[in-house]
Amino acid sequence: MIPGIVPASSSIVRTRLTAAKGGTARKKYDAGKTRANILAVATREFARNGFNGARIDAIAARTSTTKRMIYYYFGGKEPLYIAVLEAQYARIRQCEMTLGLDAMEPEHAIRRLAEFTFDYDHANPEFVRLVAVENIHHAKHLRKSAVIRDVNTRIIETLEGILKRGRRAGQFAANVDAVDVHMLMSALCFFHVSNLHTFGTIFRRDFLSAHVRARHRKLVADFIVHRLKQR
Amino acid sequence: MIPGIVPASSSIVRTRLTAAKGGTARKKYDAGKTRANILAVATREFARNGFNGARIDAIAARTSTTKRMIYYYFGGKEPLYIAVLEAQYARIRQCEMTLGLDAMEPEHAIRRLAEFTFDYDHANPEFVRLVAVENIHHAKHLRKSAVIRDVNTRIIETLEGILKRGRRAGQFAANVDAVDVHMLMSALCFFHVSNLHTFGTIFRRDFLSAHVRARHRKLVADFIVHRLKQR
Amino acid sequence: MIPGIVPASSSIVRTRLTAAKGGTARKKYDAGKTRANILAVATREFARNGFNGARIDAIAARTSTTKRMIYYYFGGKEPLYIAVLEAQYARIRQCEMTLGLDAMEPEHAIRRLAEFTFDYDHANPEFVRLVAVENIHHAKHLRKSAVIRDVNTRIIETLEGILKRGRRAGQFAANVDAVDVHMLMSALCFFHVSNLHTFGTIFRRDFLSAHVRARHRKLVADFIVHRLKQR
Amino acid sequence: MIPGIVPASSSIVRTRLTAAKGGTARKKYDAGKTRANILAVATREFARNGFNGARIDAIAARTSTTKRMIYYYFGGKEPLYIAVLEAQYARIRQCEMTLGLDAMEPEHAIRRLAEFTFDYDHANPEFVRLVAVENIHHAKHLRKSAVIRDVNTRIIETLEGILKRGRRAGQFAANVDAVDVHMLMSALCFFHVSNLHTFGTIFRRDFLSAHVRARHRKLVADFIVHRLKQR
DNA sequence: CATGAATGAGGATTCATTCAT
DNA sequence: AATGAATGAATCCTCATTCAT
Repeated sequence: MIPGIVPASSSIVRTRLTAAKGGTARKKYDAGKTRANILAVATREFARNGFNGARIDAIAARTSTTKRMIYYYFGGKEPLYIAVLEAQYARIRQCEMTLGLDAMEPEHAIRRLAEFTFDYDHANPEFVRLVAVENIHHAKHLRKSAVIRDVNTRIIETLEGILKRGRRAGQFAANVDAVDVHMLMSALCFFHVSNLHTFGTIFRRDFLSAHVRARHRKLVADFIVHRLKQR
Repeated sequence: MIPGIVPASSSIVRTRLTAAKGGTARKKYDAGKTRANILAVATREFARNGFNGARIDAIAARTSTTKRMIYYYFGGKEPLYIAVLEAQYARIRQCEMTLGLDAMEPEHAIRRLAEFTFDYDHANPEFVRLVAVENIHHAKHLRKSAVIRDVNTRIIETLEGILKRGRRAGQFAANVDAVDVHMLMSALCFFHVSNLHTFGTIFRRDFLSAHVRARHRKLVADFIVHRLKQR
Repeated sequence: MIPGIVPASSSIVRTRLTAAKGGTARKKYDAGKTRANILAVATREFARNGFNGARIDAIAARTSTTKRMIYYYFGGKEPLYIAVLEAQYARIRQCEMTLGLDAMEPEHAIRRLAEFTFDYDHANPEFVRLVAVENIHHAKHLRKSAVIRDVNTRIIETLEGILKRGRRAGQFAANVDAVDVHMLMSALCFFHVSNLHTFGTIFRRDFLSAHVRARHRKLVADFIVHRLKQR
Repeated sequence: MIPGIVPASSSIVRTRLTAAKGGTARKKYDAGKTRANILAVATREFARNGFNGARIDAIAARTSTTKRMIYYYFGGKEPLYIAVLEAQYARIRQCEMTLGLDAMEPEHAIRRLAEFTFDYDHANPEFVRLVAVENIHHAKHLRKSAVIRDVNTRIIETLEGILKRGRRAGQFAANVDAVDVHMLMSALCFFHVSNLHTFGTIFRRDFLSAHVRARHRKLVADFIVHRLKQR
């Protein structure tokens, strides 16, 4: 695993989410903990089996509580799934914010973001899979989320800032759009993880090897930078 | 629709698949036709809803025959799904073979293949979706099919031929791998279709517009060619 | 039980419904029989426990088939309940048609219909209860039935015929409406059965005693005839 | 709404029920008020959905307190339902007592009571529906309440008084029973409200129109009086 | 007096698959 | 070759009720 990158379903996240609440005393009832626990287990289940393949029973079994509490806190399978998606998007955007891109020299910032995206997708295949799952469903669940768009605007704003600075410095071409850049980055990083299984099976290539990965990581960063300099 | 590109579930394909069998006589029962009909309907259902979301009943209802026949011809849900996948892979590779890449000048051949891949993915979102579905399942079903691996070796062989000729002509760099090139092409074309829904929902961008598509098509082809010339 | 009146859920009805179909051979699969069996059992369950109180499991258990077949034939709890209601209304209207009211002298016809209604409600408390249940639900299920209105027009037409003949003969008053007459009859007969339990409990009166019943039966008929003659 | 007739769940009743308890001081918690609030909300819920269809959660949500309090004050769903029934019966009998029937001339008293019953049922469909609900359950819950029987004896006593005076004055026939008269009145008034929905749906008649109602109101009163005079 | 959290038992519904004709 | 009927095992979800604070 790439250092500094933590999978969303790890216990660290769970702790962080509930730390604010409790003191040091052990409580038998802890809403924050229960909720976070369900969310973490659900993330795994939905990522592994898709929306239809996921089983509420399976989630409940791996939880410290019961099936009933899933309905108590989330209201059903779909709302739970949407909550998982929201948490996933919130998390990657949150991580991006810690990179300090605004303070970096433009070309360096772009390269850093490309590398981060590559690393994040590799360290968090659950995120990649969940997005793939949601696309299978034509984003019909995502569309029901009130917050998903707000959460994602930040990265586009950050990118726009970098591009503006780069253009002012005469480094970047004028006709490049922030959403386009984000898309290209996502495409190259995402596919490497999302299509790992069919590609690996058909062409007998191990995408998980450090060697293949490092080569591709550089490729992606080079491509994006090259693209921005083009005119 | 891009000229020369035909969706897999169109009636033309169905006819082609059964043409070999029947003579001119009107038969009450036509096994080939029934089989092809089921396959076409199943392709749509699996592409739309994934493996778990697909319903045997739904497929049967849209078929000219009954549910029982699905079991008669294919043996079950999974074998049917594998048959769908096999047909899809066979079809794209078959189309690639008709491009006459071996006879083209290397750089032109690469550009042509990139454009074809882009066009094919856009004209056949069902193919893209089925591959995405299969990745959700860790290529579990694909691995059971010997046919698919065989079918896919051809494109790599073709690519290797082009690269060899290009290298010999001094046009292409030496250290470029055929599978890598295929992967890059796929990644850039595939994502545009596969992640259309989440991306569109979150960033309110219409990937289906002719304008966005044309721009991206050129970008992909340019990049691949550029990449091969790099040293 | 009043002679000539057969409860809807009796086996006679079931036999009648399926008799047309089978020959004499014993069939393992008999759709008509299975359907009728489910309907009969469901009638009892819904009449006894209301819509919400009725249990699909309980119905299935008393059936010769399984719970799954309820969904196969009826599609769910509500459609089954609607089918029960439809069958009940169809049956009472069908019985009324066999009375030969059109051939009777007007006053006699009215009296006969009043007595029949009284007897029918007493012999078929399930019908009365189902109608009461449906009113608890504001007729929201009944409203979904396409046939229920058609089925019930016949009795109003018959009543209109009787009233017309009576008016022509100078026996009946002019300003009396068929639906009103039907309503009055229903009210007096229905209540005696529908509110039997609260009334009986509160006032310790046994409405099922032959004595009480006979007195009330005459009362109803007298009232309706009296009402029609009023001017 | 008919003047002088107040729906049971109105705030006036609630106030009346709690007035006896509190002084003038503002209390943070008012047991009487909370109890009355729960009862009013429960009345609506049980009347609308029946016993099985009613949801404790739904009642709690519309209450100013929480679900736990329902158990605190009433002990459960059934006791709450019985309390609702008791309050309903207490209320109609209480209203009847304010009519001053004992002081009226016999025929006028009967007519007044018939009209009152008609008006009350129309102004309080919740009462009608709750009685219908209880009959669906074979008066199973009613039977557990000793209060209800006691409360209802008063109206029979009053009726007996009127009939006695009427008979003595030579106005009424000898062979008429007070419970019978009460039953006839109830039947004709009750059905008009209780079966409003099925009747309205099937015969497309609007029982709520002032015109239909007024006609039926007179009909009922006339009939009861006529019946008593008959010999 | 008041409350958010928790729960077990049950209840409607769905689905891939097989049987008898 | 074709079909309507039948099925068992899950699967999602709900509800009245109680616990710990």
